[in-house]
Amino acid sequence: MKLEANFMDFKYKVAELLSEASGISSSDLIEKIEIPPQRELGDYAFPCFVLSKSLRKAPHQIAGDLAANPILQAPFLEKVQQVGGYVNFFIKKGEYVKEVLSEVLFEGEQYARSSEGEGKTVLVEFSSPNIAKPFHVGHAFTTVLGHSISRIYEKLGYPVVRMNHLGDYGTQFGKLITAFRLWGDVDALHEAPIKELLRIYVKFHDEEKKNPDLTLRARENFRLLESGNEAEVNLWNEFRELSLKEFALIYDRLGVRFDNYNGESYYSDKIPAVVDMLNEKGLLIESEGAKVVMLDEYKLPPCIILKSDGTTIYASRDIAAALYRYDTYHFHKNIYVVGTPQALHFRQVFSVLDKAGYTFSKDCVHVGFGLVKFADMKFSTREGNIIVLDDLLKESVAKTYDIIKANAELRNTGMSESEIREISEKVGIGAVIYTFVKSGRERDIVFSWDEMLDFEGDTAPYLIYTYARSRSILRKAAEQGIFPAPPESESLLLLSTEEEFAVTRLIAEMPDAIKRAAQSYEPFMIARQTSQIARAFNRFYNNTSILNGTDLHEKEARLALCSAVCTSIAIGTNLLGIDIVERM
RNA sequence: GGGUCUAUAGCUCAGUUGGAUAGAGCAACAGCCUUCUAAGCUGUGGGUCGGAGGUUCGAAUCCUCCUAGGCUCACCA
Repeated sequence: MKLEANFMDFKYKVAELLSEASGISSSDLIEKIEIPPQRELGDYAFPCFVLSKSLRKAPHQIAGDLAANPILQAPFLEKVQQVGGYVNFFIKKGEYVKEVLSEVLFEGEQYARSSEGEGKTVLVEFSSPNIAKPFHVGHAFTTVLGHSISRIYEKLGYPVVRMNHLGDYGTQFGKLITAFRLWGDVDALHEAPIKELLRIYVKFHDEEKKNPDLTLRARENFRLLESGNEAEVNLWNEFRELSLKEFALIYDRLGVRFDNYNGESYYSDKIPAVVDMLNEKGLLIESEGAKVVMLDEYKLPPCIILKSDGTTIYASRDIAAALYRYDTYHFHKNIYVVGTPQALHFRQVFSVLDKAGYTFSKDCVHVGFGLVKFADMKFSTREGNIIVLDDLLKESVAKTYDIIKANAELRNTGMSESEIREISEKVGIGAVIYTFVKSGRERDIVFSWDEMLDFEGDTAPYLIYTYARSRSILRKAAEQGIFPAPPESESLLLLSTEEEFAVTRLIAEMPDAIKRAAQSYEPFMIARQTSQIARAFNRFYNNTSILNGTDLHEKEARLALCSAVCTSIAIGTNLLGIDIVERM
């Protein structure tokens, strides 16, 4: 495999030197080379413990011999040192910075892009809210994660298809139709569709307890809907369209879009073929009145395909959907961003596909995520103790607005009202998004207003602020006619302080962070990398005056660093689904 | 009970696939704005990596057992 980026050459070069000195292949060595925990210990290190057996020498002795070997005295190295069982390599910082920044300045927003995914279609199913139900913070988790994972795979060159598997089918629609005919208000429905639908849905459940006849009517209405009766289908369609319209408002604010909204209803007519297929392959077994596929060889409980009343169930729908998707897209990967409570369900579905002989089952991935919950209780639509995403965004944007307004007065920035509103929207929403991608996805999130609306430290506003600050310097410099040093400029060699080097090294690690994020479906790895870049830059910013120096070349070099930082933060935040702003 | 995930600073989390003195952010305390945006920066304190064994040069990381908790285990999705 060819190493893509230039700066990787440094690690590669170190491996080559070591290979020459030790006789071990450089591809084996490159795996072992690591970055020391402390700055004073150098930029790369090679632990010699593994060699001590074959060479029959103590690790520190091997390290000493290697460090003294003249082969390792390369021009790009400042020094090579033995510490304990390690050989530590010190890179000439200016050279390193020049090479990395040249790459970033040259590539711009294309930096860290890869073509590894060319022609390999990746499907990402995410968000998937239920029609007629409020969009709460739990839905935000899958939406934010799925959006980010989609962008990450696109960055690596994969064609991505975003799928919103809407919960738009099932017996609850029989209830909704019944309820709407009894108590529905057409004006209210158009005014605020989900609010009205939820109102009659809750009322239905209350009335149902007193009047069992409602249950029968709901069941009958669902039967009519399923058999394609016009009146019921039209009503269902209207509920669906109006709900989608309302969801679209949220998706627009989050910058999320989908390639299709094929929900459960879309796949329902494809289920009979699945049942036939399983039957023909002799996998369908009658058990306790239901039709199931036994999965003992996978050490899983049986998967129900048909209920004892002959109707379908979500497993059969997911199997039908997977088959349809493979036929349609011949996907390289089929990703489901769905909560971890459904882990078993997906293992069963993938196993049924495997048992039926579909080898693409190994390309199906369930990307689970934790629960969003309060400190003391669970979210529950029925109990009404949910937080609607809209309210959360509103709070966050309002708080951001206050801060920016205050800053605008304090600093006399002359920002217009509309500009302040625009910036608040982006920063406020970014803050909410960030809370979902700042740590490992499988962790539960204990919802707290304080934490959601904390704009200091490791947060989106911090990242955006750092970007805006850096942009501000670049603007000021441009006014003075000073511009960042171009790629390959000798001026870049002047950036050799610890702080400048630290920022650069973190920028250099970004492509690797993106790859690891893709492999593990963990956007937080990008969040962390971006946050580290911002922190390192702020340290530099605080201790170094960028524009007040005396040497023009030095100013240009530092501006180049500002520019590379902006590019990196822009790339990182974009992959998380967060917008940046030029001023704040 | 079976499966599965988790347990790291007061709180929220990382820990690069087994490496050097376990790191960030909040919170606490002490500092830094006549200088490029203080949503920032610097410093201090804070740890039995849930517990006990084991594997080896070396373990927060791998294995076994134990403890506590989350999720889940056939006709909801």
